[in-house]
Amino acid sequence: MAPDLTLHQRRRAPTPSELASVPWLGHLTASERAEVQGAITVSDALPGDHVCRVGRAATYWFGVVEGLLKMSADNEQGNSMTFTGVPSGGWFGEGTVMKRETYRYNIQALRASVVAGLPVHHFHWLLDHSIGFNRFVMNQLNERLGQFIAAREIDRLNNPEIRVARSLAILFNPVLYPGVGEILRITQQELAYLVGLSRQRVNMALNTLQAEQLIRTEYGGLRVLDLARLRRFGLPNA
DNA sequence: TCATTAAATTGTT
DNA sequence: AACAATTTAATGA
Repeated sequence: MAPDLTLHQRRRAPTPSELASVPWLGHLTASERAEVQGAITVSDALPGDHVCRVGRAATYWFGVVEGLLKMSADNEQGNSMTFTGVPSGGWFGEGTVMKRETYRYNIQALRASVVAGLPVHHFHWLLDHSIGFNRFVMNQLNERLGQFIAAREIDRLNNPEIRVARSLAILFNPVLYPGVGEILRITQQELAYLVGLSRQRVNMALNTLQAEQLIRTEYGGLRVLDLARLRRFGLPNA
């Protein structure tokens, strides 16, 4: 694993195309955008790099420009539990930033990624001044609530095909992760880390889902063919 | 641009 | 965990 380095030292200004991939900028008025756009920075994370750690004071609201992160926490036994992956277009940590608390999860890069950050101060400025931003955040919180409920179901299921299907359906969520689109860049090994299965089992599950015409496996990624059915895969009425 | 080689990823046992 | 097969990325003429 990477040494104890936060990425904050390596922050740089975003390129125009990186800035264009920030989903909430489109919800702001021109003057609101002018107020905060210059405060957005990005950093290049290598596999294993920490974006944030449990217990650190929240300094940024983070978003994935490109790549794949994993969100995890350490339990009492000392082993870490992975909750979810965060692919392109996903912004996270607003709950922590809103309450000005410390981060409750570890976020690490699963692969080389570009991570954007908006300073806490500017996040609060938008909450106080922008209706469009408030709508975006509310929508995001609402969508994530649905995700958590779905995640609780996944924990109860021990069928690997269903676990993989649900996890994929989450990663393909177009509201939370608008940068993903039809094709999710993820290797079968990375997906195995996220869902907590062996790569072999993930490989077999993916082939099952492909045979069902739900996804198509590609080299270094997956294409979703039917997101609605992928979400329902394994349910009695499906 | 193309051919060769190395590296990454996938399929299988 | 190991191995073979396949795909992509990198290199250099």
